[in-house]
Amino acid sequence: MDSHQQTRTRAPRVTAAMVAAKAGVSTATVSLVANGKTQGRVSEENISRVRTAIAELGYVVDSIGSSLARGVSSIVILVTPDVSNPFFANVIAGVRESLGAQYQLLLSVTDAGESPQADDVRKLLALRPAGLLVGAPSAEFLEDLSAGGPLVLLDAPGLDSWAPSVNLDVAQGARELARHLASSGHTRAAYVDGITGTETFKLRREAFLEEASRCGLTVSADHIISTSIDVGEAAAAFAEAWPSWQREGVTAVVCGTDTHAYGVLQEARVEGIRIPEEVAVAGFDDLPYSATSNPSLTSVHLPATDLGRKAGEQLRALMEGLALTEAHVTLESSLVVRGSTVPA
Amino acid sequence: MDSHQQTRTRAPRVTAAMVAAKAGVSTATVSLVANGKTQGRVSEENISRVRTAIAELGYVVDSIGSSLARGVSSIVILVTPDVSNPFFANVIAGVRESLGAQYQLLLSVTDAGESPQADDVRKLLALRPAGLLVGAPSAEFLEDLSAGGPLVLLDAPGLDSWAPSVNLDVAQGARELARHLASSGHTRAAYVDGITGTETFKLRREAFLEEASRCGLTVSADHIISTSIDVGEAAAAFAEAWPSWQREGVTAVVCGTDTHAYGVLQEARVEGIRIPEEVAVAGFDDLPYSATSNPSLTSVHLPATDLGRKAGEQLRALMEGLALTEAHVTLESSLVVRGSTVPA
DNA sequence: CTGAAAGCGCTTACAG
DNA sequence: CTGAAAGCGCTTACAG
Repeated sequence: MDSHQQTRTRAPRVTAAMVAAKAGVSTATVSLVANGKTQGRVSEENISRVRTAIAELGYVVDSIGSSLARGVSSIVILVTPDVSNPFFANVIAGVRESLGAQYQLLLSVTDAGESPQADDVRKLLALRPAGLLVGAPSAEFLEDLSAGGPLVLLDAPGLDSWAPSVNLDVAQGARELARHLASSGHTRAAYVDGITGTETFKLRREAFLEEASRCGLTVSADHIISTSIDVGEAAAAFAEAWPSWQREGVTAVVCGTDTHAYGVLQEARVEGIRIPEEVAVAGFDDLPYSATSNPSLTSVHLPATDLGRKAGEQLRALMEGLALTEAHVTLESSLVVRGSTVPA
Repeated sequence: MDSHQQTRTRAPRVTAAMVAAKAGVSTATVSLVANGKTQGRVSEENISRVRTAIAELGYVVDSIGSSLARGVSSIVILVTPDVSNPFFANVIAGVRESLGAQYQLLLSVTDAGESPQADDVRKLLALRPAGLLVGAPSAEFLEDLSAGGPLVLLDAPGLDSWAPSVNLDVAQGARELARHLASSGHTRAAYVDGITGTETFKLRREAFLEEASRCGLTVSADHIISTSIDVGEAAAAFAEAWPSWQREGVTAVVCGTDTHAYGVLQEARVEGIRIPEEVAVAGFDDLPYSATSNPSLTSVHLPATDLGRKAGEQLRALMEGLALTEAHVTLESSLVVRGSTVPA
């Protein structure tokens, strides 16, 4: 059994030359048939001979050879800053859906929350991707990327000048959230931010803070903290900050992501802090679990699947050489109010 | 600005020939230096000339050309049946961690819960991956894959004869769960299974059922249902089944994944069914959210990150031509008891 | 409609 | 230590 494993040998590769020999044609003809470019260039006779040979030998065009000849591969690279955030699972599903089967999706992820570096970019580009999808990028990253081909940005507010983009209007939901809290009677709130400097986090925070101050909800500078996107870290950070926040009259905590909010909920449970009576909690993303958390979590809903789907569509158009009718698309966000901000 | 986007041109590719010309050497020498194979084959003089030229031109070995010449790419493909399950985010993180920077991780996902087909396999193999990591595969899939090179299976119970593997001992946790419920006084339970025919689901179910019957916890055949791994679908399935289950004395519901369990929790809340008083609920996976759900969820903890990390290590050894000291590794699972099965 | 040939960028015996 | 050359598998003008 072990020898079965150790001696795994690659089956002899079936090449276009083998198909050509079997069908009695040239490799040029095999290539034409395999790629469906026979229109007025290959006789019916030869088409069927080649098809038969392909089927019998189980031939598949080698993508390495093909990529080298064409100058581009069939790989689409999706660069995301953080796969561990379940938000991305939905983005990925959307991308796959719209990209179709002819492109291979390569997920490139950096370590949790870190932005990819210039060196990573080069390695990605060395794969000769057919297209690039970049989520929540930094401006430097885009600078490094400047040499690329088809490129679509996802969730890249303020970076529209670099490339076509699909964005989320997080500000709208953030403002709704501020108004919701203010109208629920809160006058002092704290903010738990993501630690990565991604634009969307900044936008969420700034839109919230601006609208908050407009409606009489105060968030003082030392009531803003940040942690990585991790339940445990958020819990710890909240644990440390809460005593003084409470002393200083904070009655609402807004988190940059639902994951941060789960940490706050967890710590609150451990410490016996009542939610929403003692402190209201809200997040961004509206992850699937926010409906079942304890209590259920008020959150700004972001359409992750749509984001991925639309970005895939745009990229596909670009890769096919089409002009985009709309280079910049914005998807709406909206507040979902649940038990963490409203007493049952 | 739009024209900036439309006219994006690929920067002229820097080739080994350009580096060679600049350094005054042959491309063979450039290749040797770029790949660090200079040991006793290139003079110090030439090494530094080439290094300088590489740095000045920003040369990166083209992975397509390189792959074609070597016969294998630097891509590692991770085939997973379902990215939307957050469990995989951790598996992926573990794989990335142990695989290192020299391999590119390509995530290949099929549509939710569907097994990849023979045709998909061929497309994957056409990329000439350096290695393959296959999660929760079916036997047919492995059959199709038989031609491959380095391969490690993840979470593939019962398929050890195909390739080296890293498995989870889910049975152990499943038995613990059965004993926990029986000792809490339950005598009738129902089971909500995953709809995909993956071995791990079968193993979870069978180990649970076996131990349950051993300790006097009855699970009749018509109290076993299955849905896809989706909160909403699980909720709907539970909603439909619960009235008769309740009538027939069921007081505990065990779910094949935590995601299924979230659906049950959600429906229970909607219907005002008290948990754990009226019905106890438990799952498998121990996702991060299970600690904060309402109520918190009793679950069989599975070490996702370790699974990915260990599988990456094994594959790496294989790709480097090393023999594995242990071809089959099993990681332990354990029950985490929380509020969904024990009254506060 | 068809095939011989060049070329994509690189690696690796091989001869020197 | 070095470079000319063959070859990886495919695609695409090009000549017929």
